[in-house]
Amino acid sequence: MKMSQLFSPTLRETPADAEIISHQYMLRAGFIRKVAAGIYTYLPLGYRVIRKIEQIVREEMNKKGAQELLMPALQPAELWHESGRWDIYGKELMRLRDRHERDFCLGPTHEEVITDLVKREVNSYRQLPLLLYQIQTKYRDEIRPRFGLMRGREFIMKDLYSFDRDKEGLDESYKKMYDAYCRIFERCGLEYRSVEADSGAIGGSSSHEFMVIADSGESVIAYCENCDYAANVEKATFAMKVENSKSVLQDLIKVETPGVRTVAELEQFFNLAAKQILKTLIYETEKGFVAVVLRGDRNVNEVKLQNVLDSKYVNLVNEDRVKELIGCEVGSIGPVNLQEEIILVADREVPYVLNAICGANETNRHYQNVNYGRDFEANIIEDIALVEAGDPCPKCQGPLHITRGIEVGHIFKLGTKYSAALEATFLDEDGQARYYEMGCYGIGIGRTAAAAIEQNHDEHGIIWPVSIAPYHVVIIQVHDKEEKQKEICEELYNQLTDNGIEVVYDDRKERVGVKFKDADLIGFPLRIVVGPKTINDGTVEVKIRKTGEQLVLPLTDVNSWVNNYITSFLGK
RNA sequence: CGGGAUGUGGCUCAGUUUGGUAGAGCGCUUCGUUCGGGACGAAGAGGUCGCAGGUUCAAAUCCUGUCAUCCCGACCA
Repeated sequence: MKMSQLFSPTLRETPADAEIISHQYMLRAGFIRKVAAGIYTYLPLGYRVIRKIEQIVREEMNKKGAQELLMPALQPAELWHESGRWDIYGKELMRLRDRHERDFCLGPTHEEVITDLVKREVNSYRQLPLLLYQIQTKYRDEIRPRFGLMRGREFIMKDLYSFDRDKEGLDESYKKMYDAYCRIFERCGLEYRSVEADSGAIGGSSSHEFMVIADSGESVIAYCENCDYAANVEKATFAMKVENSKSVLQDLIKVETPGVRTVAELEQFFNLAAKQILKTLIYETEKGFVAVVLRGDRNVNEVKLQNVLDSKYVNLVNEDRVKELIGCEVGSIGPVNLQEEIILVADREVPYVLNAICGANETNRHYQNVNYGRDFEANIIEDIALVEAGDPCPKCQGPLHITRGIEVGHIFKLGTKYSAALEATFLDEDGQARYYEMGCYGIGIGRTAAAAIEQNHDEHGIIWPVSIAPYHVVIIQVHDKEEKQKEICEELYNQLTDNGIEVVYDDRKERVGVKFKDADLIGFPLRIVVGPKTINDGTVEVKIRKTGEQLVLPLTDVNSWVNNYITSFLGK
């Protein structure tokens, strides 16, 4: 490809509406252009990256015996009614009507379509296991699309669905996909981590997310350095440190606490640590109002809370409504003598806090020496606390660390949730109809590209891993009018291209500085410079974008050197 | 949906407070000089100031409405 012909409009300045590096560089380097919020055109360079990632995904899926198909983006409402998700999915589902006023949606995911297909076309255990996948454009009317390809309303995703006869089969399929995902992200040159995850709205039992470690990530993960434990903080738990306190239970007393509201103020007022204080928050949920009690040094993990309550939502009640409901300021709520109709959920640490401080449900009054079991009891005791850095690992007690990550892949064991909803069955050896044990496995293709940039860039631009770079090499002709340089460039271009190397020849009538800047910005892994030295002593400069290393090679060696370098990164 | 902000040439932005002939830099076109890290000079092209109303002799500027975009939060296979 000649740079003079390549449609990759680069920008000198950073567009104002791009916040994070990957978005900025994709725009500046001419990879994408925005059409509407969260909707983008992939320009030639951007699309090449997308296709590279897709190809890696394809190869690894196929290796595991999966078969590619393509389902429609446009889906009839009936299927979604059958699974019950037409009503549940909410505003995120892009809905539309055809000319006959029939309801449709643009698929955010394809469990319904695939399950319906398999239900119709597969009927025997002999045809299982079945692994089917597609690489498709998905639609989600995100509340807030942002960060370019990171969170779009239209985006490309690989989704695979596994159908097995039993739990053991599902475990095997899940393991296959887990392994394939590891290979994929390794091949993409990403530093990633697989973490235990909450299965969210899609449902199901076991679930892992594949996170690319990056500060700009929207997910937060906890991991242990001593062992392999790692989990999304939504899911992460920690070992409870039970202190064998010899404290004697003291008498409950009510104390005037004028103006004392926050845990920090209580610590001061009573000269006690936050973990000696119990704080109480009021949530509105599907099950009614819920009071959540936990240690003063803890925060609520709303995902855990939602799961414990089996509620579709949990919303913190605002201060004014709390006053109406409890009759006191939010700073003085407590679990003792709370109204019967409020469900009391205590974090599992709460029973171990002896002689605690808590609100007295009267403004400016608190109880001292509160003890679980004697002074109050909860309807539910569960782990509902958010993990903090330094908490002990649930597996090995080592300290947990917290970091941010970009969720590029997510795998779920769905079990029979969808097969049961859609009555999708097969016959086993005994002629018994059984529901499929299903799994679903997604990879955000565009998001993976964005994550790669977040992890591989410098102040000059992108540093593509070879495996997903739009082109491997750029050849820069220093003097655009020099015929001899041009001849050498063209010869080199042909040699490399014949070897299967993907090359761009920058033949533009630009000063060399401009070419260097664009080469760095676009992020070609290798840059070959053909200039006066090439004419005089038959050498060219080869610069490795990643390391900045620059070598001078005889013209005759360039082809094989480049070939070796590139292929060393493409091992499959 | 709540809170905040912004819409002026392809890009970055000034001008709006105090209404009076629409600006700069970059990019683009042509010519010349340059030529190994985003050159310089000269001459050009390009804008219904997001859109619709209103106030006014006069609106980018004031008022009302509306749309879009971005940030924070809630949300999220």
